[in-house]
Amino acid sequence: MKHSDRKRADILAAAVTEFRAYGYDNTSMDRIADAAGASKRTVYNHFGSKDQMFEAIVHELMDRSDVLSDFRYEPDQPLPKQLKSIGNQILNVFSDEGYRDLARVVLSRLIVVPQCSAIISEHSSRINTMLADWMRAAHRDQRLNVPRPELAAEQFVGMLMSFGFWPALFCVQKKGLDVKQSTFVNQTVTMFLKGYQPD
Amino acid sequence: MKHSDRKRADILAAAVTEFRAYGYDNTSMDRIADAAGASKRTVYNHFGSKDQMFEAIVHELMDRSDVLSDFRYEPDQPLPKQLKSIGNQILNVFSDEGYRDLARVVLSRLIVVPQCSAIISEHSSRINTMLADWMRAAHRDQRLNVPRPELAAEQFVGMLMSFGFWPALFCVQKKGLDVKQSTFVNQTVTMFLKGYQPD
DNA sequence: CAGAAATTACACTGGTGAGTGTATTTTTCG
DNA sequence: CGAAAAATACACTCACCAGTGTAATTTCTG
Repeated sequence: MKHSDRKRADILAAAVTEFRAYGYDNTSMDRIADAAGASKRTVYNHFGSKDQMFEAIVHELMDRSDVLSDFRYEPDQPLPKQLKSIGNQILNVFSDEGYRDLARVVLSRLIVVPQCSAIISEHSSRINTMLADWMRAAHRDQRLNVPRPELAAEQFVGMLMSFGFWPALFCVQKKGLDVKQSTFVNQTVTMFLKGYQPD
Repeated sequence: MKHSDRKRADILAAAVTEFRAYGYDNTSMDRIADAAGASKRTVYNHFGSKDQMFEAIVHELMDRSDVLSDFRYEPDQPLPKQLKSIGNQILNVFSDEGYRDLARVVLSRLIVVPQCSAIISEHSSRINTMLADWMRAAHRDQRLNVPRPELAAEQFVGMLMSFGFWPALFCVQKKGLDVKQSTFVNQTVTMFLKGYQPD
Protein backbone atom coordinates (compact mmCIF):
# COMPACT_ATOMS: atom_id res chain seq x y z
CA MET A 1 0.00 0.00 0.00
CA LYS A 2 1.28 3.40 -0.94
CA HIS A 3 2.14 5.87 1.73
CA SER A 4 -0.54 8.21 0.44
CA ASP A 5 -3.31 5.61 0.61
CA ARG A 6 -2.21 4.59 4.05
CA LYS A 7 -2.52 8.19 5.18
CA ARG A 8 -5.98 8.48 3.73
CA ALA A 9 -7.14 5.37 5.55
CA ASP A 10 -5.55 6.54 8.79
CA ILE A 11 -7.32 9.86 8.55
CA LEU A 12 -10.69 8.30 7.88
CA ALA A 13 -10.29 5.89 10.77
CA ALA A 14 -9.21 8.66 13.09
CA ALA A 15 -12.17 10.74 12.01
CA VAL A 16 -14.63 8.00 12.85
CA THR A 17 -13.00 7.46 16.22
CA GLU A 18 -13.03 11.13 17.12
CA PHE A 19 -16.54 11.77 15.82
CA ARG A 20 -17.70 8.73 17.76
CA ALA A 21 -16.10 10.02 20.94
CA TYR A 22 -16.94 13.72 20.78
CA GLY A 23 -19.56 14.17 18.07
CA TYR A 24 -19.12 15.82 14.70
CA ASP A 25 -19.31 19.42 15.80
CA ASN A 26 -17.06 18.99 18.79
CA THR A 27 -14.27 17.44 16.79
CA SER A 28 -11.86 19.84 15.17
CA MET A 29 -9.95 19.07 12.04
CA ASP A 30 -6.79 19.72 14.01
CA ARG A 31 -7.66 16.94 16.40
CA ILE A 32 -8.40 14.52 13.58
CA ALA A 33 -5.06 15.35 12.00
CA ASP A 34 -3.31 14.77 15.30
CA ALA A 35 -5.07 11.48 15.97
CA ALA A 36 -4.22 10.29 12.47
CA GLY A 37 -0.60 11.32 12.82
CA ALA A 38 -0.94 13.54 9.81
CA SER A 39 -0.72 17.22 9.20
CA LYS A 40 -3.84 19.29 8.88
CA ARG A 41 -2.89 20.17 5.34
CA THR A 42 -2.80 16.53 4.35
CA VAL A 43 -6.25 16.06 5.75
CA TYR A 44 -7.49 18.86 3.53
CA ASN A 45 -5.64 17.46 0.54
CA HIS A 46 -7.48 14.16 0.85
CA PHE A 47 -10.89 15.47 1.85
CA GLY A 48 -11.66 18.95 0.68
CA SER A 49 -13.67 19.87 3.74
CA LYS A 50 -15.10 18.53 6.95
CA ASP A 51 -18.40 17.90 5.20
CA GLN A 52 -16.80 15.89 2.44
CA MET A 53 -15.04 13.81 5.03
CA PHE A 54 -18.36 13.06 6.64
CA GLU A 55 -19.70 12.05 3.25
CA ALA A 56 -16.88 9.57 2.87
CA ILE A 57 -17.89 8.07 6.20
CA VAL A 58 -21.48 7.68 5.05
CA HIS A 59 -20.27 5.80 2.01
CA GLU A 60 -18.24 3.47 4.16
CA LEU A 61 -21.34 2.73 6.23
CA MET A 62 -23.32 1.85 3.14
CA ASP A 63 -20.64 -0.44 1.77
CA ARG A 64 -20.72 -2.43 4.96
CA SER A 65 -24.29 -3.60 4.68
CA ASP A 66 -23.84 -4.46 1.02
CA VAL A 67 -22.30 -7.74 2.09
CA LEU A 68 -25.84 -8.98 2.58
CA SER A 69 -26.54 -10.77 -0.65
CA ASP A 70 -29.77 -12.39 -1.74
CA PHE A 71 -31.64 -14.45 0.80
CA ARG A 72 -32.21 -17.37 -1.47
CA TYR A 73 -35.29 -19.51 -0.88
CA GLU A 74 -34.43 -23.21 -0.92
CA PRO A 75 -37.49 -25.38 -1.62
CA ASP A 76 -35.85 -28.48 -0.19
CA GLN A 77 -34.46 -27.03 3.03
CA PRO A 78 -36.41 -26.71 6.29
CA LEU A 79 -37.80 -23.23 6.84
CA PRO A 80 -36.41 -22.80 10.37
CA LYS A 81 -32.93 -23.55 9.16
CA GLN A 82 -33.20 -21.03 6.31
CA LEU A 83 -34.74 -18.27 8.38
CA LYS A 84 -32.26 -18.72 11.21
CA SER A 85 -29.44 -18.36 8.75
CA ILE A 86 -30.98 -15.17 7.37
CA GLY A 87 -31.55 -13.79 10.85
CA ASN A 88 -27.99 -14.44 11.89
CA GLN A 89 -26.62 -12.94 8.69
CA ILE A 90 -28.53 -9.75 9.36
CA LEU A 91 -27.53 -9.53 12.99
CA ASN A 92 -23.91 -10.22 12.19
CA VAL A 93 -23.78 -7.07 10.14
CA PHE A 94 -25.71 -4.87 12.50
CA SER A 95 -24.21 -6.02 15.74
CA ASP A 96 -20.66 -5.44 14.58
CA GLU A 97 -19.06 -2.81 16.78
CA GLY A 98 -17.41 -1.04 13.86
CA TYR A 99 -20.67 -0.84 12.01
CA ARG A 100 -22.38 0.61 15.04
CA ASP A 101 -19.70 3.23 15.47
CA LEU A 102 -20.27 4.37 11.91
CA ALA A 103 -24.02 4.26 12.36
CA ARG A 104 -23.89 6.36 15.51
CA VAL A 105 -21.89 9.04 13.79
CA VAL A 106 -24.15 9.12 10.77
CA LEU A 107 -27.44 8.96 12.63
CA SER A 108 -26.48 11.66 15.08
CA ARG A 109 -25.90 13.90 12.08
CA LEU A 110 -29.25 13.21 10.45
CA ILE A 111 -30.92 16.33 11.78
CA VAL A 112 -28.29 18.47 10.14
CA VAL A 113 -27.88 16.43 6.96
CA PRO A 114 -31.32 15.07 6.12
CA GLN A 115 -30.14 13.77 2.76
CA CYS A 116 -28.66 10.86 4.66
CA SER A 117 -32.10 9.52 5.38
CA ALA A 118 -32.64 8.85 1.70
CA ILE A 119 -29.52 6.73 1.65
CA ILE A 120 -30.44 4.86 4.80
CA SER A 121 -33.92 4.42 3.42
CA GLU A 122 -32.47 2.83 0.31
CA HIS A 123 -30.48 0.34 2.32
CA SER A 124 -33.07 -0.67 4.84
CA SER A 125 -35.61 -1.18 2.11
CA ARG A 126 -33.12 -3.33 0.21
CA ILE A 127 -32.93 -5.81 3.08
CA ASN A 128 -36.66 -5.67 3.50
CA THR A 129 -37.33 -6.40 -0.14
CA MET A 130 -34.95 -9.33 -0.15
CA LEU A 131 -36.64 -10.80 2.87
CA ALA A 132 -40.12 -10.16 1.46
CA ASP A 133 -39.09 -12.07 -1.65
CA TRP A 134 -38.13 -15.01 0.50
CA MET A 135 -41.51 -14.84 2.24
CA ARG A 136 -43.35 -14.68 -1.04
CA ALA A 137 -41.51 -17.72 -2.31
CA ALA A 138 -42.36 -19.71 0.81
CA HIS A 139 -45.95 -18.57 0.49
CA ARG A 140 -46.20 -19.64 -3.11
CA ASP A 141 -44.74 -22.96 -2.09
CA GLN A 142 -47.59 -23.21 0.46
CA ARG A 143 -45.20 -23.79 3.30
CA LEU A 144 -46.15 -20.46 4.87
CA ASN A 145 -49.28 -18.35 4.93
CA VAL A 146 -48.02 -14.79 4.50
CA PRO A 147 -50.65 -12.60 2.87
CA ARG A 148 -48.47 -9.48 3.25
CA PRO A 149 -44.83 -10.35 2.70
CA GLU A 150 -43.57 -6.77 3.11
CA LEU A 151 -45.36 -6.38 6.40
CA ALA A 152 -44.07 -9.73 7.62
CA ALA A 153 -40.52 -8.83 6.61
CA GLU A 154 -40.83 -5.62 8.57
CA GLN A 155 -41.95 -7.56 11.61
CA PHE A 156 -39.12 -10.02 11.42
CA VAL A 157 -36.38 -7.47 10.92
CA GLY A 158 -37.98 -5.29 13.58
CA MET A 159 -37.67 -7.98 16.18
CA LEU A 160 -34.03 -8.58 15.35
CA MET A 161 -33.09 -4.93 15.34
CA SER A 162 -34.76 -4.10 18.56
CA PHE A 163 -32.84 -6.93 20.16
CA GLY A 164 -29.43 -6.53 18.61
CA PHE A 165 -29.09 -3.08 17.14
CA TRP A 166 -31.01 -0.20 18.67
CA PRO A 167 -30.19 -0.84 22.32
CA ALA A 168 -26.52 -1.34 21.56
CA LEU A 169 -26.49 1.68 19.28
CA PHE A 170 -27.69 3.91 22.06
CA CYS A 171 -25.66 2.08 24.69
CA VAL A 172 -28.84 1.11 26.45
CA GLN A 173 -28.36 -1.98 28.51
CA LYS A 174 -31.35 -4.26 28.57
CA LYS A 175 -32.42 -5.16 32.05
CA GLY A 176 -34.00 -8.53 32.64
CA LEU A 177 -33.26 -9.92 29.21
CA ASP A 178 -29.94 -11.65 29.07
CA VAL A 179 -29.85 -14.07 26.16
CA LYS A 180 -27.36 -14.88 23.43
CA GLN A 181 -27.93 -13.71 19.89
CA SER A 182 -28.46 -17.24 18.64
CA THR A 183 -31.05 -17.93 21.34
CA PHE A 184 -32.99 -14.85 20.43
CA VAL A 185 -32.84 -15.64 16.73
CA ASN A 186 -33.96 -19.23 17.28
CA GLN A 187 -36.79 -18.21 19.52
CA THR A 188 -37.90 -15.50 17.12
CA VAL A 189 -37.80 -17.77 14.10
CA THR A 190 -39.86 -20.39 15.93
CA MET A 191 -42.49 -17.90 17.00
CA PHE A 192 -42.60 -16.21 13.61
CA LEU A 193 -42.99 -19.42 11.64
CA LYS A 194 -45.69 -20.66 13.97
CA GLY A 195 -47.46 -17.34 13.65
CA TYR A 196 -47.48 -17.62 9.86
CA GLN A 197 -47.89 -21.35 9.58
CA PRO A 198 -50.55 -22.41 7.04
CA ASP A 199 -53.82 -23.67 8.50
CA MET B 1 -50.06 31.96 34.10
CA LYS B 2 -47.43 34.41 35.21
CA HIS B 3 -45.45 36.31 32.67
CA SER B 4 -42.27 34.69 33.93
CA ASP B 5 -43.61 31.14 33.55
CA ARG B 6 -44.92 31.93 30.10
CA LYS B 7 -41.45 33.12 29.08
CA ARG B 8 -39.87 29.98 30.42
CA ALA B 9 -42.24 27.79 28.44
CA ASP B 10 -41.73 29.87 25.30
CA ILE B 11 -38.00 29.52 25.58
CA LEU B 12 -38.15 25.78 26.07
CA ALA B 13 -40.47 25.36 23.10
CA ALA B 14 -38.30 27.56 20.93
CA ALA B 15 -35.25 25.59 21.96
CA VAL B 16 -36.82 22.30 20.91
CA THR B 17 -37.87 23.77 17.58
CA GLU B 18 -34.46 25.22 16.84
CA PHE B 19 -32.53 22.18 18.02
CA ARG B 20 -34.81 20.03 15.92
CA ALA B 21 -34.21 22.17 12.86
CA TYR B 22 -30.48 22.84 13.12
CA GLY B 23 -29.11 20.46 15.73
CA TYR B 24 -27.81 21.31 19.17
CA ASP B 25 -24.41 22.61 18.20
CA ASN B 26 -25.63 24.66 15.29
CA THR B 27 -28.18 26.51 17.34
CA SER B 28 -26.93 29.58 19.12
CA MET B 29 -28.42 30.89 22.32
CA ASP B 30 -29.01 34.15 20.48
CA ARG B 31 -31.21 32.39 17.97
CA ILE B 32 -33.19 30.62 20.68
CA ALA B 33 -33.75 33.92 22.43
CA ASP B 34 -34.92 35.49 19.18
CA ALA B 35 -37.26 32.62 18.35
CA ALA B 36 -38.73 32.76 21.82
CA GLY B 37 -39.19 36.50 21.66
CA ALA B 38 -37.06 36.88 24.75
CA SER B 39 -33.76 38.49 25.49
CA LYS B 40 -30.63 36.41 25.73
CA ARG B 41 -30.23 37.44 29.33
CA THR B 42 -33.65 36.08 30.21
CA VAL B 43 -32.73 32.78 28.66
CA TYR B 44 -29.69 32.62 30.89
CA ASN B 45 -31.73 33.62 33.91
CA HIS B 46 -34.07 30.66 33.43
CA PHE B 47 -31.51 28.09 32.34
CA GLY B 48 -28.03 28.70 33.58
CA SER B 49 -26.36 27.34 30.47
CA LYS B 50 -27.01 25.66 27.16
CA ASP B 51 -26.33 22.30 28.76
CA GLN B 52 -28.83 22.86 31.52
CA MET B 53 -31.42 23.82 28.96
CA PHE B 54 -30.81 20.56 27.17
CA GLU B 55 -31.27 18.75 30.45
CA ALA B 56 -34.67 20.37 30.88
CA ILE B 57 -35.62 19.05 27.45
CA VAL B 58 -34.61 15.54 28.42
CA HIS B 59 -36.86 15.74 31.43
CA GLU B 60 -39.76 16.82 29.30
CA LEU B 61 -39.20 13.80 27.06
CA MET B 62 -39.28 11.48 30.03
CA ASP B 63 -42.50 12.91 31.38
CA ARG B 64 -44.19 12.23 28.09
CA SER B 65 -43.88 8.48 28.12
CA ASP B 66 -44.97 8.27 31.72
CA VAL B 67 -48.57 8.43 30.54
CA LEU B 68 -48.31 4.72 29.83
CA SER B 69 -49.84 3.15 32.89
CA ASP B 70 -50.07 -0.53 33.74
CA PHE B 71 -51.10 -2.90 31.00
CA ARG B 72 -53.66 -4.71 33.08
CA TYR B 73 -54.33 -8.33 32.25
CA GLU B 74 -58.08 -9.01 32.12
CA PRO B 75 -58.91 -12.71 32.58
CA ASP B 76 -62.35 -12.35 31.04
CA GLN B 77 -61.44 -10.31 27.97
CA PRO B 78 -60.25 -11.78 24.64
CA LEU B 79 -56.49 -11.64 24.25
CA PRO B 80 -56.51 -9.99 20.80
CA LYS B 81 -58.62 -7.17 22.10
CA GLN B 82 -56.32 -6.60 25.07
CA LEU B 83 -53.11 -6.80 23.12
CA LYS B 84 -54.39 -4.54 20.36
CA SER B 85 -55.27 -1.95 22.93
CA ILE B 86 -51.78 -2.19 24.43
CA GLY B 87 -50.16 -1.96 21.03
CA ASN B 88 -52.12 1.10 20.09
CA GLN B 89 -51.41 2.77 23.42
CA ILE B 90 -47.70 2.31 22.86
CA LEU B 91 -47.75 3.54 19.30
CA ASN B 92 -49.86 6.53 20.20
CA VAL B 93 -47.11 7.77 22.46
CA PHE B 94 -44.25 7.04 20.13
CA SER B 95 -45.81 8.21 16.91
CA ASP B 96 -46.71 11.61 18.30
CA GLU B 97 -44.86 14.23 16.30
CA GLY B 98 -43.97 16.27 19.35
CA TYR B 99 -42.55 13.23 21.07
CA ARG B 100 -40.47 12.40 18.05
CA ASP B 101 -39.10 15.93 17.84
CA LEU B 102 -37.93 15.66 21.41
CA ALA B 103 -36.55 12.20 20.80
CA ARG B 104 -34.57 13.32 17.77
CA VAL B 105 -32.95 16.10 19.71
CA VAL B 106 -32.08 13.87 22.63
CA LEU B 107 -30.86 10.93 20.59
CA SER B 108 -28.67 13.06 18.37
CA ARG B 109 -26.92 14.26 21.52
CA LEU B 110 -26.33 10.82 22.94
CA ILE B 111 -22.76 10.62 21.75
CA VAL B 112 -21.87 13.78 23.59
CA VAL B 113 -24.03 13.17 26.67
CA PRO B 114 -23.95 9.43 27.26
CA GLN B 115 -25.74 9.79 30.58
CA CYS B 116 -28.94 10.12 28.56
CA SER B 117 -28.79 6.46 27.68
CA ALA B 118 -29.36 5.54 31.31
CA ILE B 119 -32.56 7.54 31.28
CA ILE B 120 -33.75 6.08 28.01
CA SER B 121 -32.81 2.67 29.30
CA GLU B 122 -34.99 3.21 32.33
CA HIS B 123 -37.98 4.10 30.25
CA SER B 124 -37.78 1.43 27.62
CA SER B 125 -37.30 -1.21 30.27
CA ARG B 126 -40.33 0.11 32.12
CA ILE B 127 -42.57 -0.55 29.15
CA ASN B 128 -40.95 -3.88 28.61
CA THR B 129 -41.50 -4.97 32.18
CA MET B 130 -45.13 -3.96 32.12
CA LEU B 131 -45.69 -5.93 28.94
CA ALA B 132 -43.77 -8.92 30.26
CA ASP B 133 -46.04 -8.92 33.29
CA TRP B 134 -49.05 -9.08 31.03
CA MET B 135 -47.49 -12.01 29.17
CA ARG B 136 -46.74 -13.81 32.39
CA ALA B 137 -50.32 -13.41 33.54
CA ALA B 138 -51.69 -14.81 30.29
CA HIS B 139 -49.22 -17.67 30.52
CA ARG B 140 -50.24 -18.51 34.07
CA ASP B 141 -53.82 -18.45 32.90
CA GLN B 142 -52.82 -20.99 30.24
CA ARG B 143 -54.21 -18.86 27.45
CA LEU B 144 -50.73 -18.32 26.05
CA ASN B 145 -47.52 -20.36 25.99
CA VAL B 146 -44.78 -17.84 26.67
CA PRO B 147 -41.79 -19.49 28.32
CA ARG B 148 -39.76 -16.22 28.21
CA PRO B 149 -42.04 -13.26 28.82
CA GLU B 150 -39.24 -10.66 28.68
CA LEU B 151 -38.06 -11.96 25.35
CA ALA B 152 -41.59 -12.03 23.99
CA ALA B 153 -42.22 -8.49 25.19
CA GLU B 154 -39.07 -7.37 23.41
CA GLN B 155 -40.29 -9.00 20.23
CA PHE B 156 -43.69 -7.39 20.39
CA VAL B 157 -42.45 -3.89 21.13
CA GLY B 158 -39.71 -4.34 18.55
CA MET B 159 -42.21 -4.97 15.80
CA LEU B 160 -44.23 -1.92 16.73
CA MET B 161 -41.25 0.39 17.01
CA SER B 162 -39.71 -0.63 13.77
CA PHE B 163 -43.01 0.08 12.08
CA GLY B 164 -44.06 3.28 13.76
CA PHE B 165 -41.09 4.87 15.45
CA TRP B 166 -37.62 4.35 14.03
CA PRO B 167 -38.40 5.08 10.38
CA ALA B 168 -40.36 8.19 11.24
CA LEU B 169 -37.69 9.27 13.69
CA PHE B 170 -35.06 9.22 11.01
CA CYS B 171 -37.45 10.48 8.34
CA VAL B 172 -36.99 7.29 6.42
CA GLN B 173 -39.95 6.59 4.21
CA LYS B 174 -40.83 2.95 3.91
CA LYS B 175 -41.10 1.81 0.35
CA GLY B 176 -43.54 -0.93 -0.51
CA LEU B 177 -45.25 -0.97 2.86
CA ASP B 178 -48.14 1.39 3.01
CA VAL B 179 -50.50 0.36 5.78
CA LYS B 180 -52.32 2.19 8.54
CA GLN B 181 -51.16 1.90 12.12
CA SER B 182 -54.25 -0.05 13.14
CA THR B 183 -53.76 -2.54 10.32
CA PHE B 184 -50.19 -3.15 11.33
CA VAL B 185 -51.12 -3.55 14.98
CA ASN B 186 -53.96 -5.94 14.20
CA GLN B 187 -51.80 -8.01 11.91
CA THR B 188 -48.98 -8.10 14.42
CA VAL B 189 -51.23 -9.08 17.30
CA THR B 190 -52.72 -11.89 15.26
CA MET B 191 -49.37 -13.27 14.23
CA PHE B 192 -47.90 -12.88 17.71
CA LEU B 193 -50.78 -14.63 19.48
CA LYS B 194 -50.74 -17.46 16.97
CA GLY B 195 -47.00 -17.79 17.41
CA TYR B 196 -47.39 -18.14 21.18
CA GLN B 197 -50.66 -20.00 21.25
CA PRO B 198 -50.67 -23.00 23.61
CA ASP B 199 -50.46 -26.41 21.95
C1' DC C 1 19.25 9.56 -9.51
C1' DA C 2 16.06 13.42 -10.82
C1' DG C 3 11.87 15.58 -11.07
C1' DA C 4 7.06 15.24 -9.68
C1' DA C 5 3.80 14.49 -6.14
C1' DA C 6 2.60 14.24 -1.55
C1' DT C 7 3.49 15.55 3.31
C1' DT C 8 4.70 18.64 6.92
C1' DA C 9 5.11 22.71 10.12
C1' DC C 10 3.28 26.84 11.12
C1' DA C 11 1.43 31.14 11.01
C1' DC C 12 -2.67 33.60 9.87
C1' DT C 13 -7.65 35.13 8.73
C1' DG C 14 -12.35 35.61 9.51
C1' DG C 15 -16.25 34.16 11.62
C1' DT C 16 -19.01 32.45 15.27
C1' DG C 17 -20.87 31.65 19.66
C1' DA C 18 -21.14 30.91 24.95
C1' DG C 19 -21.50 33.51 28.63
C1' DT C 20 -21.16 38.18 31.38
C1' DG C 21 -21.88 43.07 33.13
C1' DT C 22 -24.71 46.87 33.39
C1' DA C 23 -28.01 50.26 33.21
C1' DT C 24 -32.89 50.70 32.07
C1' DT C 25 -37.65 49.32 31.73
C1' DT C 26 -41.49 46.28 32.75
C1' DT C 27 -44.07 43.10 35.70
C1' DT C 28 -45.47 41.27 40.05
C1' DC C 29 -47.49 41.53 44.46
C1' DG C 30 -48.04 43.05 49.36
C1' DC D 1 -49.03 52.89 45.07
C1' DG D 2 -44.23 51.37 45.82
C1' DA D 3 -40.52 48.18 46.30
C1' DA D 4 -38.68 43.83 44.75
C1' DA D 5 -38.23 40.64 41.00
C1' DA D 6 -37.89 39.78 36.34
C1' DA D 7 -37.05 41.19 31.53
C1' DT D 8 -34.57 43.88 28.08
C1' DA D 9 -30.95 46.06 25.07
C1' DC D 10 -26.45 45.97 24.05
C1' DA D 11 -21.82 45.97 24.23
C1' DC D 12 -18.00 43.12 25.23
C1' DT D 13 -14.58 39.15 26.25
C1' DC D 14 -12.52 35.00 25.26
C1' DA D 15 -11.99 30.81 23.11
C1' DC D 16 -12.44 27.84 19.43
C1' DC D 17 -12.22 26.38 14.71
C1' DA D 18 -12.69 25.81 9.39
C1' DG D 19 -10.00 26.70 5.92
C1' DT D 20 -5.70 28.91 3.43
C1' DG D 21 -0.83 30.19 2.03
C1' DT D 22 3.81 29.08 1.93
C1' DA D 23 8.22 27.27 2.08
C1' DA D 24 10.74 23.27 3.36
C1' DT D 25 10.98 18.15 3.55
C1' DT D 26 9.83 13.44 2.36
C1' DT D 27 8.15 9.88 -0.72
C1' DC D 28 7.09 8.05 -5.18
C1' DT D 29 8.14 6.78 -9.94
C1' DG D 30 10.22 6.58 -14.49
